[in-house]
Amino acid sequence: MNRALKHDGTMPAAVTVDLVIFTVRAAALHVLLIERGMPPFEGELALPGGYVRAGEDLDQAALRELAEETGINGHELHLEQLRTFGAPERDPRGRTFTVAYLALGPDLPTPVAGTDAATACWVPVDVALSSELAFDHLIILKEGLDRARAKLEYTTVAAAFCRQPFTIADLRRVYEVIWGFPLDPSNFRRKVTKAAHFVEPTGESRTPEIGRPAALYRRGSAELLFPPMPRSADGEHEVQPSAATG
Amino acid sequence: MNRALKHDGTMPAAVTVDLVIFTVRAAALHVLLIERGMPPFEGELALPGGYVRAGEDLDQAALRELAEETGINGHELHLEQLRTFGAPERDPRGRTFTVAYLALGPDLPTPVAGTDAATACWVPVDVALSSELAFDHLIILKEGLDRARAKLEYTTVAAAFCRQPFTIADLRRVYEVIWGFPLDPSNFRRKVTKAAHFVEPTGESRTPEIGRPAALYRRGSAELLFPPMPRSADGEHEVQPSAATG
DNA sequence: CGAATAGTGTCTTTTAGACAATATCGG
DNA sequence: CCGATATTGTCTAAAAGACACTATTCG
Repeated sequence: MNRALKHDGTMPAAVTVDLVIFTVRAAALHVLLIERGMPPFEGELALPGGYVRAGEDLDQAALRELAEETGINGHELHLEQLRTFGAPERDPRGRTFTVAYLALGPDLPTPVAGTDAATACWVPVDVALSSELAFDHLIILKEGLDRARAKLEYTTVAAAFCRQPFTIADLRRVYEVIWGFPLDPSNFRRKVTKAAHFVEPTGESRTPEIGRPAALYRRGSAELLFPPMPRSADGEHEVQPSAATG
Repeated sequence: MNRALKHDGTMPAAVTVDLVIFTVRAAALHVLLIERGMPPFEGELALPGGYVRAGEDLDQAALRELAEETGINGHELHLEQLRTFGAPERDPRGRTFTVAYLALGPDLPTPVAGTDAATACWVPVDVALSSELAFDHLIILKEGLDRARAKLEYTTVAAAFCRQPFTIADLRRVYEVIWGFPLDPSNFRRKVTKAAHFVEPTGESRTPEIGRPAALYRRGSAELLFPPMPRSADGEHEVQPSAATG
């Protein structure tokens, strides 16, 4: 920790990216965690991530780690910066800043073994939230969850969780799983189909194993959702406990 | 740029914080800029900021720079992380990551000379946006403006621009200046006073030079604004051009 | 009183919330 | 037909937008 301070105030430090990767599978929100293979925190669960390399931009580093850990082409996912964490003692090896990213994607096949990813697996977030994670990764996970929940309200990112084409019910289940309470199917449909460029009908439909066929849609061009999707004024009917912000 | 990559992937890098400090004065949004006193970009305008020190957390560093540059106790301001910028060539001196912060405060007295702040001054944002700024600071400024505009919609941060106690009209003028178009005084009042814990009446009032006295309010406890303050569906009546996101 | 700013009331349109009713599939 | 899911329609309540009107100060 006590590295020398250069005359100009510069302090050598390491910079990493860590990824909160969410997906919806089996009617639950899951996060990708790895089991650390080396100290510190060897054997503990952690968010995937790694050092930013010399010629690399932050987004590039995040995309590279994504590919290495999950074998996934990150360009198909929603990826955004969450926040940077830099508490002096957060890494016992020395001063390390980590730029946390939030990645959202459709039900990703069980993470194929990439470089370090042999031990990567999808964990339901409610399980992950009551686990011990390495470093300050539990805080990061909580912030990622809060951010994802908030972004569903006023953006169209929910569609990032759906493989295209998708049905309105698919999209609704994303909201229900992430917010933790049911939404009225009728009102939800009206809302989503009337918002400009949230979803575009393909004209096709898909017949489920049982029940009436559902019309299929693709993502529209809109990034922002207007008017926003209201999350009930008083969050009284929450079903799963919320994560507090750090 | 071509510093050696250590065996473990660690790359020594410098980490700075840069501040986008907004205030409302003279019916216009202003940002604090400094004139750089040393290379690189000597003599050019830049956002205030500096290196994160050895034992320091990121928020601490931001608060310290705030105090040094403006002589202001940052605990009275709204302060939040914006995003971290780390393009490999963004600083000609070598690999440098900067954690950008957004600070919002009431009309701050003209920045008193602190440490480096002799050359600090408030610049109207529309002027700053059409200036050349050092490093990637123009991008950072644009993102700060976008963030501030967006946050007025669904949070109560607008009150951070008002010295307490304030009138409803004071608060409305914050929205008008930052969004760039007028709001209906009547509907604005109804909205703000009915939203839970946005503002709390003090019971006092303030008589302007001319006109009816206005009731005074303080900030309430709410951080989020529900329902949100709607920014017109189609942003047709914009008055000043918006900044594109980088 | 008139100018100027603050604050209230009201009417219409839009959106949200609850929920009944109908449609279309596989057995 | 029945069970299950999708989709449409309807009614009510809440919120937004437009704007007329009243209130209180100073000079």
